[in-house]
Amino acid sequence: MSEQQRDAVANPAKRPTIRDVAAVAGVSKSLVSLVYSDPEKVSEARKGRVLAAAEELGFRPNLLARSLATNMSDFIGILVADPVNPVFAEIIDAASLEFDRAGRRGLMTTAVLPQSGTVRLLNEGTIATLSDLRPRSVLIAGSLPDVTSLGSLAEDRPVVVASGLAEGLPSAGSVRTDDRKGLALLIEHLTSLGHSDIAHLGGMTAVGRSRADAYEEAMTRHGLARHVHVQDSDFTELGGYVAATSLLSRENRPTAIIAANDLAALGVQRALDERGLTPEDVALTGYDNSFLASIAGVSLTSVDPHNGVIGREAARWLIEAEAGNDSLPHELLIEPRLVVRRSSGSGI
Amino acid sequence: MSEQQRDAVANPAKRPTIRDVAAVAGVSKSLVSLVYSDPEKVSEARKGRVLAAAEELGFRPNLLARSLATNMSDFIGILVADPVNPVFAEIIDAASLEFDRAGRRGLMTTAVLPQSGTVRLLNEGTIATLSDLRPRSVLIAGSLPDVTSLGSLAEDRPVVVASGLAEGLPSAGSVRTDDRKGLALLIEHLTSLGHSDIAHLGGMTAVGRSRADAYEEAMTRHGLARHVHVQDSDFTELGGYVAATSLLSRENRPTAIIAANDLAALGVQRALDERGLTPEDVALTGYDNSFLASIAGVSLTSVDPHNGVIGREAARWLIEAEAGNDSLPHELLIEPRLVVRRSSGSGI
DNA sequence: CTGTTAGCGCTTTCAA
DNA sequence: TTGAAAGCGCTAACAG
Repeated sequence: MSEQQRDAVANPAKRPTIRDVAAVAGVSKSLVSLVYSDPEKVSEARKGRVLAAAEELGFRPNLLARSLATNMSDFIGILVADPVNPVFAEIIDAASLEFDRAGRRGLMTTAVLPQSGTVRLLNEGTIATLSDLRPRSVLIAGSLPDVTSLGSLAEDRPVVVASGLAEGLPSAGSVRTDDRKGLALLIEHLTSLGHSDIAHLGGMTAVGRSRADAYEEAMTRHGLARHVHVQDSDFTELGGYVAATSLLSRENRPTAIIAANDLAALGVQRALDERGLTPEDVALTGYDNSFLASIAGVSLTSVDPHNGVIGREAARWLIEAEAGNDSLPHELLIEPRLVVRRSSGSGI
Repeated sequence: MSEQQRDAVANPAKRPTIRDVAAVAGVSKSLVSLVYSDPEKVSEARKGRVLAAAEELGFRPNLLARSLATNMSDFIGILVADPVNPVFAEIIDAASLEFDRAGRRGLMTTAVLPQSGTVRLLNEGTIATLSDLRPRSVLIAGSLPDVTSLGSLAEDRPVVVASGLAEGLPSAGSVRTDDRKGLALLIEHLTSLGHSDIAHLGGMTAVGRSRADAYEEAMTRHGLARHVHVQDSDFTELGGYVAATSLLSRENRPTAIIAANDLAALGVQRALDERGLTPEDVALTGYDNSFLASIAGVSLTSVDPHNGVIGREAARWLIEAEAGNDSLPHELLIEPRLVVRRSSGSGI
């Protein structure tokens, strides 16, 4: 009786290994390994026997052992910048669906320490753990506060940022909305409603700056350069509320406010509400077209970045890049569309 | 020149191992291992030297190797039942904070296949991957559609369900809101406003049934047994909308509707809105007190389950259980409080 | 505390 | 295709 067999008898509950499968299928251990790592190279007949034996024993390859041997796991690491922002849930959902279609798996973690307040802190512990597990590639949803401390996670593997800028990650790709087109749509919409005193609220993050620049550009193109006003705000409800409070206490308050995203727009809406201001007094728009915008009591005019498309394209890009095909553009801009609702006072 | 040294010279970029650290610190490989697995047993002096050497070399233990050897990883697996429901984000946030405090790390995945529609399908692939990585314990946020196919993930390790029932998981704990107290608060509130024809919307999930039962009980206690009406609905906005549409087309529509959660309440609100019905016509309440409820244009009266407490307690329980202390109750019920807002027409 | 030995389950290489 | 052998980086057990 071999060591092997004795063990199997003594400990029948133990998870089967390739050795057990090889024994049952009557093939070599190497062949079983091959079946799982490079099935093309094995004849159908033998493959069938191996798979049957595996099925019979309830064998599943040990990911940990495989990862240790190859120095690489086969899942996709997902970093979420802000779990509270529903936009990222939409993007991750779309990406996950695409991963699933490709037979790939994603494991996620929050990139930012919860409740770290206005100064968002990278959740370095979790990121290190994810990194130690050596994911084959990494999807980042949103912009990270400090990309440099991603450390080894961003090295030696494909990285794609969905709905954020790939600043500081030279080899990373980025799939995002075309802010210039988005802001152009907003300015066109608002000017067509007669607005000229249009303020922008945002500018405090990388994406915020991009949108603020696009706002300024569009305003200038419409001959409204002297009305340009950017009020500092982050992308949170509270940030929007604070910024709006300050903006609305100015002598000449704007007749329209463009918030850099839906969450901030919600904060603006609260500030307007508190002052009894309606869309007829101050038009308001957001950006993201998250489900928040479509809530009956919110009814927020918003730019739809096509979050599903962004998530899907980011996922596809990652899968392509894993296959070694990195002849892709560094940045993929998705053309947005405008969704008009009551908040802009257009009477719809 | 040893194999070891030759290798270090030939490949300086290679990640250092405990052997390298041991060499630099002038101690044995075993000691280095001990420093990371059971630091208590090592004298301060030697520990200091090992840690200094590790720092100098930039050494971090290889999680994969450790996991293979111990047949167990040291992270906590997190399963999210519904990533779109903001309640779970709040719970996970609180739990993550607690994990972080304890020096533990969590890795997350969506338990349910995105866009699988009304029949929610368990995302078995990702769950299997998580399971293969052998997390030390598992936190489940929300109720899973089919717990049986969790397979080995739920075996041989502590499992705690946060904000959901541990049905089908005999050895799992559960931290959730006390539905009976929550519904009692709601019925008291609504009856004190003069309502008696109060309908309940939910009952299609495990938690839904629990709340429906609690509703019936509270109604009966208030002598309103003949007004009991449960309209089937799931926990989504669309589900709430559909259920409300059907409910409002009845001959005698109720004067108050209790939705089983905030998301469904949002759907009810949309249906009411479409019919021009105000809180004075039909009072509406939710359950979760998610940030959705506090949005100015929503202003939903809701039961606050203390999501932060639920997440925190679930995390603590898990950490306790990992330490072998499982002399804990099978279910921990958190006492909720009522947050009154405009939707119940109480004039606030 | 040290040092040695064995082993976790898989991949990889190589000669047969 | 096979079988053997070495190795991934760590843990675990044990004699010193």
